[in-house]
Amino acid sequence: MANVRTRMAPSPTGYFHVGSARTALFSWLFARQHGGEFVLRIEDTDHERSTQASVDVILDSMAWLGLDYDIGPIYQSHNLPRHTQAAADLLASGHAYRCYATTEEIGRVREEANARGVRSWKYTGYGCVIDEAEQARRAEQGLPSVVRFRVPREGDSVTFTDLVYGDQVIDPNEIEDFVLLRQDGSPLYMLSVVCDDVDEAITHILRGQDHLSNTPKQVLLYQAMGAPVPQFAHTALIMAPDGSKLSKRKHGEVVSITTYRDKGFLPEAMVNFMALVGYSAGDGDTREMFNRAELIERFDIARVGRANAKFTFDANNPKQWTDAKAQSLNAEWLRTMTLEELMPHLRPWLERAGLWDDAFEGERAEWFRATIDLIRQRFWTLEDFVTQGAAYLGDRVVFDAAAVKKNLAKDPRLPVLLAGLADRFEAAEFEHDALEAALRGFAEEQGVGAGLLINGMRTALTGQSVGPSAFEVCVAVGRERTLHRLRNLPALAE
RNA sequence: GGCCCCAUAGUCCAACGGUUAGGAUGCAGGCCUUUCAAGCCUGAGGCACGGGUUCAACUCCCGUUGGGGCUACCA
Repeated sequence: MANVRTRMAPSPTGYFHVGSARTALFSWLFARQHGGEFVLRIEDTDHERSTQASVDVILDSMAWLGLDYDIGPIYQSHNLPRHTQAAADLLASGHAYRCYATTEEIGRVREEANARGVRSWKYTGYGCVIDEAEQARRAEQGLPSVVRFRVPREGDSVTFTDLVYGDQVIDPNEIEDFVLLRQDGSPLYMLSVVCDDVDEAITHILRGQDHLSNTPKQVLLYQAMGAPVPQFAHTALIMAPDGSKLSKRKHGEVVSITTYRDKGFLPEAMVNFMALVGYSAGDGDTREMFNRAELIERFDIARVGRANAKFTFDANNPKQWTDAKAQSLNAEWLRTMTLEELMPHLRPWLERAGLWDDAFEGERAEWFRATIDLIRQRFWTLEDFVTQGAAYLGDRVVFDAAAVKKNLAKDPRLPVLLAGLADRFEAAEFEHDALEAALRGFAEEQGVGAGLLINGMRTALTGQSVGPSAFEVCVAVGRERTLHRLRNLPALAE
């Protein structure tokens, strides 16, 4: 397909919605796989809500996800003169007209119609609210008016083919003569998007299914403007667990892309997850992990689902703050991506936590890589490296209360035993098998189970009750810190 | 209310006229073992309902029910 150009047109409302991010991803994938271009347009015409900070959230989110654009960001507010000019042109060509009926008058007529049992009343032009004479009188007086699009009522059905939902046929009588320009002369969304999409030569519009019903109006506008109608592809929506619309106001941080970044998600995992919601490669292929390049290669707009999907999360359970599958996918990416790919994501976290040491790239590089590779097997987010991981990478051990209770406070002999163990370790070669032999020998001498010492040691060294093999932990933590921590247990308050 | 869209396990996706309806996630159990939000194995759990069409329907058609969207001088 030649000259493909897609766009993402978010409005800066203070956060970047996961649903928007997903359609952005699909638009980006579509452009990339066709060798086309991807445009970012900021729909900032609502001055009340638009701020630079809001715009930055969008730009940062796009950058984090790795969705680069070839054109933009274009600010829709800059195109205002063009939009009003378009309305003037439509007025001149007879595709639009000034309407002097007030909102109140229209509302009244609408209610009366409903009361009379009219099934769906629509504003369809002069005469349906105020007659021609009244219209002319108000025009003469220079009373305020809006500009409405004249929906062709005699013509055929409005038709277009949606790449996801298929052929659409709409009776024009279902479409009201919608407003193009407000009383104050400012353009409305319906006019602005079409103008911009025409001017930017967008060939394929991928967007949320909530726009499907508006598309016929836009098709009419393209035709009236004498512009080619682009291809449309509407994608199903992401809903909340209860099936309602996923919104920041109702559902909080889980809807915002930056939350995932700030909670230690990998952008690769987030992209992968968003692609999996409402989409599948099919062909009986059960594989689920894909990087961006693979998605570009395999993505097929026709296979995007038509049914809304639900996010599963529980605001009251920290472990389920977002969709469980998203979390598990992130964990899988975390432990399977190459260390070279992981490091650029990890380093900023370590630096912010004061855990970074330049020696990690120098004389301690080998140890560092081995330790990261060891601990990431049980980690779920980048954040885990600076919480649980701190005991391995730095000198600070954060003790988990439950772990202390379970493994250290349960036996009053442990402080003495672990100190004794430290003496044995001091005399032993500091290496996995030798440490294990030393510990088992010591346990036997003392007449205690090896497990008591092993679990106590794990918590003494890491503050956790879970983790890698305890002797691997010793090696990772190193001789000095291991001996020190075994001899200096935390206060065992209970 | 009107118009439009959708409907496979709790959730996300496969199967598209003939399969014991498959995978992932989550859940339960087991193994490993010194631990586990790790790994391996096992298990429970689904075609919304009713009519057609057909030798045969998850798959096609119609209806019902349920869910969603749009219906603004919001985007």
